Amino acid sequence: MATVPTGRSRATIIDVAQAAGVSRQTVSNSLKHPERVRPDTLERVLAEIDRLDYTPSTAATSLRDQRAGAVGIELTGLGTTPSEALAPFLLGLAVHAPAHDCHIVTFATDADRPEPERYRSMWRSRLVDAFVMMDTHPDDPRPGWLRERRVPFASFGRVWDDPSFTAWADVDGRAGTSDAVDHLAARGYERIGWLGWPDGSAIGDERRSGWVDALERHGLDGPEARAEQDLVSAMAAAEGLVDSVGGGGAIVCTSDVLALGVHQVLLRRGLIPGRDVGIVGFDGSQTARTHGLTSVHQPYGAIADTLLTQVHDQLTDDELPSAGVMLAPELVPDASTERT
Amino acid sequence: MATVPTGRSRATIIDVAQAAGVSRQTVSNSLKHPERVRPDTLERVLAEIDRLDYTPSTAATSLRDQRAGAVGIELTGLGTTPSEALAPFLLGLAVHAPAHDCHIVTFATDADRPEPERYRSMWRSRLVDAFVMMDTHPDDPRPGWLRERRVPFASFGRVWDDPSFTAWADVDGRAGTSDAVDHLAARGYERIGWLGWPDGSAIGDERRSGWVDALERHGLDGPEARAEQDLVSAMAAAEGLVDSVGGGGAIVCTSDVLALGVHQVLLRRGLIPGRDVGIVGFDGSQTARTHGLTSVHQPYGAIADTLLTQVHDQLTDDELPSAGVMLAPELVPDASTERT
DNA sequence: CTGAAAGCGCTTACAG
DNA sequence: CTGAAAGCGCTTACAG
Repeated sequence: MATVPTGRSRATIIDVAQAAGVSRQTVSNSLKHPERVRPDTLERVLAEIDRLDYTPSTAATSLRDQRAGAVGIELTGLGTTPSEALAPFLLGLAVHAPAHDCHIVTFATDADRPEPERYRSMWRSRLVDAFVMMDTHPDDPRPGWLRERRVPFASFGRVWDDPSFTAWADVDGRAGTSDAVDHLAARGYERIGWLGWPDGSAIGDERRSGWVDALERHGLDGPEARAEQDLVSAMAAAEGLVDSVGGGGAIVCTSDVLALGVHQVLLRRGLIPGRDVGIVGFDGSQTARTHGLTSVHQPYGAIADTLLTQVHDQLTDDELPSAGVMLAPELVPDASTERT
Repeated sequence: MATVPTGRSRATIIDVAQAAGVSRQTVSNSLKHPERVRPDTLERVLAEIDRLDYTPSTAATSLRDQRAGAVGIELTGLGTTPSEALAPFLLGLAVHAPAHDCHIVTFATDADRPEPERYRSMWRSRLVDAFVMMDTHPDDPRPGWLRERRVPFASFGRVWDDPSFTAWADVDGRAGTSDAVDHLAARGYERIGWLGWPDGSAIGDERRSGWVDALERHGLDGPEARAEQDLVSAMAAAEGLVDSVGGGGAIVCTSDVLALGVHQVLLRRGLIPGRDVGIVGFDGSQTARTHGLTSVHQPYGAIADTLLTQVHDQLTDDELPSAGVMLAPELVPDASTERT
């Protein structure tokens, strides 16, 4: 009778077979096809599996099944500064991976711009069956490289360069800012302005359109201003905009950083965000939480889950999803839209 | 003559052997023991390896070598809010992993507190050879669980519960705040105060001691105040402290959030951070970057590299490092300590 | 219902 | 210097 292995050694299928007095394949059947095993045998085998704390070796099953059971994700970021979305998105992937029968392998380079080299080595060595990608940008070489080689992958964010690519999930920015306007109107803010990025960014334009739509729906009209994605630029633009909407007005912003700019301007003027002027940001970042900014939160868990599904389907059916998936973000109220 | 594989199929050692007209083991030798192969043969084999884009299969080598070549890391966080250190630390791990001949596998639960269950399943299935851990806390069940089973791991942050455990790397908080005082003194700030957490936190006390030391070294004296780790508490505490240090003074803080509290109070009073009152935060977080706060940055890359070394040594020598490693953080100046 | 065999891809002693 | 063999742990047809 085998004893419980101690230290670092881990039980193999042979240990279980010997302990239960059956052959290896009966152990395997007990796990994969229990109906093929006589009940009393099954019970005995499962008891030993439990006692020996046995799980099939990943390396062996992955060699045998010709699949790694892993999805790779590149950790992108400008040098040492990762994108704010990285951590919550990774957390979403890691939480949902077991339900998709896979695990998540990370990789990164210290290169400034993403390039396909590491994808190549991960793929060549069969470390992963597929990839999940974020932060794609115009002229990103990665999607094309992967598609040429028919490597399965899915993208957080549309691949704007390639409309025929449908394995993506993205956040419906239009719905998010539209919700923001509804929220502000419901709370009784009068004039609802817009602080956005300069025209021409796909994401920024989409988010602005939600504000336009909702304003029209409510029969309202509102001032707008533009700023780059940094605090100094945001504060400069916010000055005039705060004057325009005035006390009892509110401002919807393309991002939390822009929203923070509005917040800082109010603070400097001795005004109280929420009570005097409402603010809604976008992304649900740490910045929003820290400053009590109402923000449109990205549904990271749902995005991760969708992408893993799309990747799994490609692995199974060998074809792309029929269409990308737009997910509704969620407005999370905080102090910056409290009027009391 | 074999052709380049297309689509998803990837070359195996047999493809290379056939293409080069040698046996499998000669291919393997060409990679692992090139000196055993005759030069002209070697050249021919390497050419085919290159042409076919061949790399040994991870699953096969890992089965054969009885090592996964992977290190697991749990993504911790309070529900959906990951710690700010998570992303840069993971990036550090991913960047340094190849130099340690391994890759990084992530996992997570949606449980509030970390528990050993997922460590158990990762370990049982031999998916990883070792773990790296962060955010350990008093009564954390994970280090004990791993040590009992002699599972190799290393911790970002000392395991305070278990001083005999030496596989850790941590940031020298004392050195960091001491540097902060030096930096402020060099820039000519007069009174240098302290805004810290309440007494009793190991990290907070250590950081404060660096301020005490440096003040003494400079023959200075300074006021101090305490606040919890949130913006509201920080702003409340900062009010009095700003009065105490006055114009031309400066404040060293236990964290970037506390530093932000000081920053916001200055803003509200119409004072300019840096010019009127200096501020130094700690952690080098996104918050610090956004607000132009000088901060003591954690050396995430060096921490990751150290932990991977410690884990690798345990795998090789089967014993713990002789001592933990304290790494010096780096003060990164920004607008909040510019006097212009 | 259960067992013996083949094979996933690789590497390292071991012969030639 | 090169080749045939064994074995890492597993699973799935295939016989009994």
